[in-house]
Amino acid sequence: MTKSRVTGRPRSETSREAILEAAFRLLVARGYAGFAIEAVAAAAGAGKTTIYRWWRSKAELAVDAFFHATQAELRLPETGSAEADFRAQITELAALLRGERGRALAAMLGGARADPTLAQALGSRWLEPRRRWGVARMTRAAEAGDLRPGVEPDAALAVLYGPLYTPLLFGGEVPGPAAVAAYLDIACAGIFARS
Amino acid sequence: MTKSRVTGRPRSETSREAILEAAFRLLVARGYAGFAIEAVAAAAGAGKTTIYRWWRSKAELAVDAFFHATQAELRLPETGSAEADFRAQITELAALLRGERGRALAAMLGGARADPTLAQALGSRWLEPRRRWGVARMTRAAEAGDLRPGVEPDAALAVLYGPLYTPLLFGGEVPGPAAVAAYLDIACAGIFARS
Amino acid sequence: MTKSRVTGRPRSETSREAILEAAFRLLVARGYAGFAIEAVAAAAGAGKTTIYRWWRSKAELAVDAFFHATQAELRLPETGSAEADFRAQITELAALLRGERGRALAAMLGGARADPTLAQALGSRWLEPRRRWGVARMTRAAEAGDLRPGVEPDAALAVLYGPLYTPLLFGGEVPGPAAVAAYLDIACAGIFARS
Amino acid sequence: MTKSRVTGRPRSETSREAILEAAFRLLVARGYAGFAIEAVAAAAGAGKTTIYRWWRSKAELAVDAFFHATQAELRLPETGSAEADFRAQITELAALLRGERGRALAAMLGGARADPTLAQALGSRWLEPRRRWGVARMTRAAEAGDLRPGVEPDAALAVLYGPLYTPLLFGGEVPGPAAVAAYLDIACAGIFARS
DNA sequence: GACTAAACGAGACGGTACGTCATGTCTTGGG
DNA sequence: CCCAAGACATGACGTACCGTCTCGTTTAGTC
Repeated sequence: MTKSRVTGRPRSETSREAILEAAFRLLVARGYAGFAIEAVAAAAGAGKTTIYRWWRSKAELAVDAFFHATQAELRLPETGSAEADFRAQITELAALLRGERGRALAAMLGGARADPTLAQALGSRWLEPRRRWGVARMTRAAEAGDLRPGVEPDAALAVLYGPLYTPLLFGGEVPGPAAVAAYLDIACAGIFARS
Repeated sequence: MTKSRVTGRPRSETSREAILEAAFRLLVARGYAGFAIEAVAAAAGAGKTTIYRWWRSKAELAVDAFFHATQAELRLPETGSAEADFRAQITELAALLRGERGRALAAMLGGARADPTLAQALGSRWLEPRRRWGVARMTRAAEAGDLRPGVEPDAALAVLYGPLYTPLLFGGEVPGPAAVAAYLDIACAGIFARS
Repeated sequence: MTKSRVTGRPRSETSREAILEAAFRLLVARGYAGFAIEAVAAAAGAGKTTIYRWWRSKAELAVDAFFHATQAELRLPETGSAEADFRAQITELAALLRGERGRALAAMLGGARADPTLAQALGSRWLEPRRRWGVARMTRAAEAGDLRPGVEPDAALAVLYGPLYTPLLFGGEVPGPAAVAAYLDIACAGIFARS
Repeated sequence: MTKSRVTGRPRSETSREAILEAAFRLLVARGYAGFAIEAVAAAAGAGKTTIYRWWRSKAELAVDAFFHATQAELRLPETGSAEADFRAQITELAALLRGERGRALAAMLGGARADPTLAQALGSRWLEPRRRWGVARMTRAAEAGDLRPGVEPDAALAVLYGPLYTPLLFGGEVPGPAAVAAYLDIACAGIFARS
C-alpha cells in the first residue's frame, strides 16, 4: 500500500494530459529523434520540471504517451476457433500499426535500442500482455488438438507475429490487409491442423 | 566522367580502417546512442574533419563499419532443395546476429528509426541483396513445384525471416539454434510442399 | 482607519520567529547566494507561501532578519567630547561587524547591488539613523569650535566611516581594534581641532 | 614560458572581443543579476560553449570585461609631492567610478559578496596593484618626512580610499569632484605633515 | 629538389538539448 | 483567514555533441 499523499497541491490532470498529448503528437510527427523533452514542454505549455517530476526518462514518457493514445483499444478475441482468433487479432493489430499509433510505436522501437529502459517498458506493457494471451490461447488450442503435431506455442507465436513487426525495423511500411492475409495463410498452414 | 584526381595527398588507408574499426567497436559496446562522431574520432586518433570528409552522416559511417566487420561472410547457398537452402542460410544468419555483428546491427536498427537515411542504407545494402536472392530462390522453387499451392514468395519470405529480426525490436535476444529450428519447422511446413 | 481584522486564524508568531532566525542563520552561514527562500522555508519548517505572504522580497526578509538579530544593540553615545563619542561608536560598530552580524550585513550588501530595494531598505534602516546622529553630533561639535576650520560634517563622516565599510566590498576582513584605532587617529587628526 | 599551442583552429579574436563587450554592456545595463552567461552569448552572437571554454566562471568573465573596457586608463602618477600624487589619482579614480565603469564595478562588487572567486579576482587585479603603488608611494613619503608622526601607510590608505568606495555599498552615488576634494582635505590634513 | 595540392590532426566555432535548480505563484486539506 | 506542503511555469545553469570552420603539417605526384 503506498502511503496516500494528503498535503500539498494535487497533481494537475490538465497538465498531465497536455503533456501526454503533446508527446504523442511529437512522436508521430517527428520520430523519436525530434521527441525532445524541451519540445514537449513547450508544446504542452508545461515546464520541463513538471515532466521530469512525473516521468523518469524520455522512455517512460514515450510509452505513457503511446498508451494514453491507444488505451484498451485492442481486443483480445475469444471465439471457438484459435485460428480465427489469431487472424482477427493480428489483422486488427496490423490496422492499428498502419495508423498514427504505428508511427509512434515505430518511433519508440527505434529509441528502444539506444535506451534499454524503453525496451523493457515496451516489452512489459505492450508485448507481454499480448504474449500472455497468445500463449494461453495457443496452449488451449494444443489441448483441443487443433495444432499440428510438434508445434510449440512460442515458435508458433514467433511465426505469427514476427512478419508483422519486422518492417518497422527497416523503415518499411506495415503490410496491408492483403499482405497480412497472405502471410497468415502460410503461418496458419504451418501451425494449425486441418480437419 | 569525373575528372580523375591526380594531385594531392592520397587518402590514408590506415586512417580509414582505424575509423571503421573504432566505429564498429563503439557501436557494439555502447549502442547507437554512444556512437558519437567525436568519440569515434578520438578512439581512432583521427580528426572529425576526416570522418565528415568521407562519410556524409553517422548512418553511412555505421553501415560502412558494420560491413567492414562483416564482409562477404554470409553465404547464399544453392543446393538442390530450396527448404534446405533457406534453413541453412537462416541458421547461419541467426548465428551471426547472436554475436558482435548482431549487437551492431541491432544498434543501427535503433538509429534507423530516427534517421531515414540509415534505414535506407541498411535496406539497400543488407536487406535487399538477401531479399533478391530469396525471391529468386523462392521463385525457382515455385516453378519446380516445391511450394504449397497459393504461396506467394513475398509472404513466404516474411514468414521465414520475420521471426528472426523481431526480437531485435524489443530488446530481446536473437533466438538460439533450437528456437530457430522450431520456428523454421513451422514456417517451412506452411511454405513447402511435402512429397 | 484601518478596519481591524477579527476573523480568521491569527498570524503565527512562532512561525514568524522561526523564519527570521532561519533566515539570519542562512545569511551568516552561506551568504546572500545561499540565502534561498526555499532553504529558509525548509529550515524554518514553514511554507514558502507564508514567507511570500509577509515579506515582499528576499531583500525585506534579509533586512528584517538582520534587525531581528541585532535589535537596538548599538549605543549612540553622548559624552562631552565629540571625538570620544565617535571613536567609541565606531569601535563598537567595528566589533559588531567582525561578528555574525557583520557577516550577515556583508552578505546583504552584496545583494543590495543587484536589488535596489534592499539597498534602499539598508540605507533607511541602518545607515540613515546612524548618519542622522552623526550629522547632529558633528554639527554640535562645529558649533562648539571643536572642528578644524573648513571641515564639513558630511565629508568628516565619510572619512570616519568609509574605511570601516570598504573591506566588506572586496571580501576582506573588517579591521581589528588596532587597525581601527590607527585609522581613527588619522581621521580625527584631520577633523578635530587640537586644543 | 608557456608552451605555445600550434595545432588546431586558433582562437577567434573577433569572438573574444564581442563577448567582452557584450558582457560589459550587460554589466552596466542590468547589474550582476542580469549578467547571465546565456544573455552574454546571445548578445555577442557566440555560443555558450565558447564562453565556458575561455572563462571558468561568471566572475572571471566580469572582471575581464571590466578591464577590457578600462585598460590601463588609470595613471599612477609620480610627482614630487605625495599629497599631490594621491589627490590626482583619487580624483581621477572618482571620475572613472562616476561613469559606466563605475556602474560595472559596482555591479561586480555586489556579485563579489555572493561569489568569493569574484571578490578575489577583483582584489588581485584591481585593488592590489593600486594598493601596492599606494603603499610604496606612502612609504617613500614617510622616508622623506612628509607624513605626520605615527601615521602608518595602511591606515593612511584606508582613510584616503575608503570614503570613495563606501557609497557603492549602499547604492549611493560616487561623490562628485567637490565632495571628493572636501574629504581629501580632511584626510590629507590627518596624514601629511605641513611645512 | 622545389612546387603544388589535397588529406590529415587538432581543436575552436555557433548551436541545440540535456537534466538540475531556485524563483515566485497557485491550489489543496487541515487548524 | 492562516498554515504546511508541494505542484506549477519560467528561465539560467554548466555539459555533451553536433556539423562547420580554420589552422599548420604531411605526403604524394609534377615540373
